[in-house]
Amino acid sequence: MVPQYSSSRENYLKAIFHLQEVHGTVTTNDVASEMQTRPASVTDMLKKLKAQKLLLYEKYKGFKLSTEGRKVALQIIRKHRLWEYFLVEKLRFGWDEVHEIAEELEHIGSKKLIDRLDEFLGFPKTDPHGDPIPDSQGRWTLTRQVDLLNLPVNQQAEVSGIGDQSAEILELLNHKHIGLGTRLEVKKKFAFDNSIELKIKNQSPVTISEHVAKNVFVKYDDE
Amino acid sequence: MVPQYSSSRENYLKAIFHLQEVHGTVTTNDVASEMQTRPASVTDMLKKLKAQKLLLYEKYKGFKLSTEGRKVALQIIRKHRLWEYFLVEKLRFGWDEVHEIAEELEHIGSKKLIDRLDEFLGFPKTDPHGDPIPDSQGRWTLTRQVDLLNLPVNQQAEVSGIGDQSAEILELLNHKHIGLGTRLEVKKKFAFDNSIELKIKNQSPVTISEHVAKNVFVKYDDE
DNA sequence: AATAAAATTTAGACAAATCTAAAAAATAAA
DNA sequence: TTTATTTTTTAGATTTGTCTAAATTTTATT
Repeated sequence: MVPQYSSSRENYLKAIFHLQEVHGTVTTNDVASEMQTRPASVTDMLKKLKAQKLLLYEKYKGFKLSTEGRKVALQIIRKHRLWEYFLVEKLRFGWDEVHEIAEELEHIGSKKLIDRLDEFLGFPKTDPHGDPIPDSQGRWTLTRQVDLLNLPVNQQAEVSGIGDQSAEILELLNHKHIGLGTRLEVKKKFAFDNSIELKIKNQSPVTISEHVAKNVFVKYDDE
Repeated sequence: MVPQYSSSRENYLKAIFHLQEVHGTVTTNDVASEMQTRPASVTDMLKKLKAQKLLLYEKYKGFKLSTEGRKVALQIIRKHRLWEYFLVEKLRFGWDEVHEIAEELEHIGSKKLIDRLDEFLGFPKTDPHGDPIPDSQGRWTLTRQVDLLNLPVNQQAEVSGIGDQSAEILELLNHKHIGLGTRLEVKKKFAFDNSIELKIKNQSPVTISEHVAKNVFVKYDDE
């Protein structure tokens, strides 16, 4: 039997993992604000996670996930993102509605369930927000997939999909030499109309509208 | 916002509903043994459910679900059975493996989720064990669907589906005048080889093997 | 009807997760 | 390097759900 942790503990592991990734370092206050709780409650939980060897922690000296803690956190993230994918792709939810529901679903225990779900969904690499989905070993591809509106400026990326399949958009993209596999980066984003200026190697810059940008998906390596 | 009840409370409501249906009446001890807990714990919970107006309860005098309690119980059952159906039909789980996982999934809150799931599954009327699935209003069809091995003796039923779609089984059934819509009842079950003797109106009795019986699904009205 | 047996409830305790208020330690500022 | 400020931790409560052991009520049996 695989060890089971409470939903609350899992949520702490996930939050700590996330802060670790983003800031490199984590503090009691960070965790408290991320989890909408009090620092005192965080300290209480840190002690419990340490007792379970999920966390390396010396009081007043900071803390970080143990190897085991990291592994657990990745499994929670895997479950969260697979369920989000399911909700969007199979149950027709919007990107914005799925987070809360996935927060609940991610705590369902069965490993077999999640591996079967993964298979049922066709082993997706990224969730509906473009965040990578760890595989059943907790490894993940560093590739992120997003639409052009969400591609960070100056980030090299490769076109991996077109949302709208109409002949019109394909003609437009073709004319601007943008197709599957094209490598490009965003040079400028104009707040006025959300239009975007792109640079493709050996070409002069091109501008595309928000409407087009929304329908061009690209992938790029995270970090 | 829809009221939320804890998983534990929901489990009590479900157990009480179930015992009410089966025995007409429920006792503290019944609930304790159904839930694998102690009578004292049941009493504690009865008081909490009463305070929430989910239960009509006078101490030492017995108890039953209120209209609201019944409604909540039916929604839990709906969720449980829809998830079971999903696990079997979409994720290829066996009938026997799904109960435990569904016990967890049934406590996920979102009503929208469950209604979308229902739609995704094509509004199934019964779960993989043949038990009826309440609709989103908590109503259910009294029709149960089971294979012939599980049809009670002397219970009139109607053939509603064939599991194995091979030409061989269809030929055999055709020869015995059994097809979709045929009304029949089981007259005898032979423990020796699990073969079954059937009676179809205006025909002499016919016998079918366990293998065939397993692949013939029938529906009948419960109660 | 009195007593024995069974069912149910109460009293008091405990674990998990949280909180507030106060104390202790680390960091920043004078 | 003192003092002030911020961060973190402890102490002690609270809530939910559970438990054991003992008391109470109901039901069954002589």
